[in-house]
Amino acid sequence: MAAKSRPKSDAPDASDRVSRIREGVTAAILEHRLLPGTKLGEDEIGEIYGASRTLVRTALQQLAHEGIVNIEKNRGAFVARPTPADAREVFEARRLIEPTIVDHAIDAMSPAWLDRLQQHLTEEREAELRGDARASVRLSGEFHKLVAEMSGHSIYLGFLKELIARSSLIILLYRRHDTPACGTDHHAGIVAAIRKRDKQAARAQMLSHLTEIEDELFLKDPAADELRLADVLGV
Amino acid sequence: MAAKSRPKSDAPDASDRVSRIREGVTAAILEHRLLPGTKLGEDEIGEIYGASRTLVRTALQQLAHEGIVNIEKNRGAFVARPTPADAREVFEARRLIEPTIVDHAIDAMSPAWLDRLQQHLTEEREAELRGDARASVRLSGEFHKLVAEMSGHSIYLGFLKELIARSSLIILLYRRHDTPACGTDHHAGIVAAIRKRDKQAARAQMLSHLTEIEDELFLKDPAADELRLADVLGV
DNA sequence: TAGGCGAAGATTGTATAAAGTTTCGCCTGT
DNA sequence: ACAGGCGAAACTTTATACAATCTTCGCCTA
Repeated sequence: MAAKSRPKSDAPDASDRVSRIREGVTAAILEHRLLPGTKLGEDEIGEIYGASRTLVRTALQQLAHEGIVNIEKNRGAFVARPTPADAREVFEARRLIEPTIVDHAIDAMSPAWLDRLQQHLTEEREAELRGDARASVRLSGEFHKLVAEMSGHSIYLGFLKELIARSSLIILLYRRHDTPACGTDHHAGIVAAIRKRDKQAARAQMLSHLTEIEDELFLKDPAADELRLADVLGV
Repeated sequence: MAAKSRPKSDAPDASDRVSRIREGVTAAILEHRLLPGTKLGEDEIGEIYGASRTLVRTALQQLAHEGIVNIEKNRGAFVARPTPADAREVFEARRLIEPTIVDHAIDAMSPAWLDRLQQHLTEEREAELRGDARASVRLSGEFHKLVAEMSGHSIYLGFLKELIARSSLIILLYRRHDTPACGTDHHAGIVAAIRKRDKQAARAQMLSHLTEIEDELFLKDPAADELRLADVLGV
C-alpha cells in the first residue's frame, strides 16, 4: 500500500545521476585507477558521464566531505593525498569504533545476515584467488561496511563509510610490500566469532585485524609536503 | 617564505558566502528559531542572504550531510526531526568518542588552551545568569567542540561537529523539563580534570555528563512516524 | 641567454533560464 | 452536498550562459 510512501532521506545510494557519478569516481579512486593528486576536471568528468557540470560539482562536493577528494578554491578538485598523520588518525578512529560495531552486529545477528556475511567471504576468497587486487581492496572495505550495516546503527555506519574510503586510499599509498589482501582470514575469524555470539572474541579479533593492517603500512612523516617530490624523483 | 603557498583544503570555515549561509541556518536551527519540520525554501533563504539558489543549495546539501537538514527529492529541504532512535544512537556515539577525545586533549594541553577553556566557562556562566537559553545551548555545544579541537584529531573533530549539531536538535526536541542548561558545572569539572592531567577523572566525568544529558530526555518511540501527528493533535 | 611581464586560454565560481514534479485549489458530475 | 479529477502555480532539478580567477606560454628587455 504505502509501498514507497517515503523515498526518505538517504536511500543508501539512490540510482540518481549524482550518485552514479559519485560511485564511479569513488570506485576509480579506491581501485587505484585514479592516483592521489590527480586533477578531477569538472568538464572532463561531466563528459564521461554525460552530465552537466552542476551534477558533477555536487558529486565532487560530496566526495570532498567524505575526505577522498580535496577541493581547492579556484583550482579544482583533486584526489586526496592523506598524510601519515591522517592515516594514524583514521586507524585510531577505526580501532575505537569498529569493536563496538561488532558488538552491535552480534546483537542484531540473524540467519539472513550470516548468509550475507558468508557469501561475502566467498567473494573475497574468489577475488584473491583470481589475483584481482582491485576487487580485493574493494571487497575488503565492503566487509567492514557490511558489519556496520548489520549493527543497525546509522551513525556508526556513516562514520565508517568515511573511514573506509579514506583507509582504502591510505593502504594503497602506504603499504609496505604488495600486501596480498592479508585480511581475508581475519574476516573469516570475525564472522566465526559473530556466529558464536562471542563478543569478547569478536572485538578482540577486529582490533587485532585493524592493528595488523596499520602495521603493514609505512607511515613516516615527510619533513614537508614538497619533499614528496624530491623523494619520488631522487630514486 | 612559502608563507601561504597552500591555502589548503579545509580552512576551518572560510568566510565565503556558502559558509555564511550554512552557519546562519545552523545557528537558527540550533537556537530553536527554526523548528524541526520547517520548510527551508531555496528562494526564501537566498533572498535573506542575497545569494542565488546555487549557493543556497550547496549550503543545504552540506547541512543535510551533517544530519540537521533533510532533503526530500523534488520536495525540498526541511529542518530534521530526529527520532528517539536517532537520539539514542547519537548519544551512544558521543559516549564512545568523547572520553577518548578528552584523553587526547589532555595530551595536547597547554596554558593557551587552558585559557581558552576557562574563558569559555566564563561565557557559559554569563549566558546562564543572563537566562539566555539560546546562547546557553549554543555555548554548551561549543564547549565540546573546543575540547575536540584541543585534541588535535581532525577526524574526531569532524565526527563530533556532526554529533553536536544533532544533539542540540535532539535536546531541544526531547528535553523533559526546561532543563536550565544543566551542564555548566559538569563542564567546569571536566576542565578541572584536564588541568590536573587526570585522564581517568576526565573520561569518567565526560561520560557521566553525557549520560546525565541523555537521562534528562524523554525518548519514547512513537509506533510510526505518522503517529506523531496524532500525538500532537490528540492533545 | 635568463628573467620577468603580459596577454591568451582554460577552468572554476556564480547567476539565470528552461524543464520536470508536486501540491493545492477549483470545477464538474453524480 | 460530496467525490473525483483537471489544471494552474510554486518549487525543485538540471542545464546553460556569463563573470572571475588562475595558469601557461610567448615575447620583450636587460
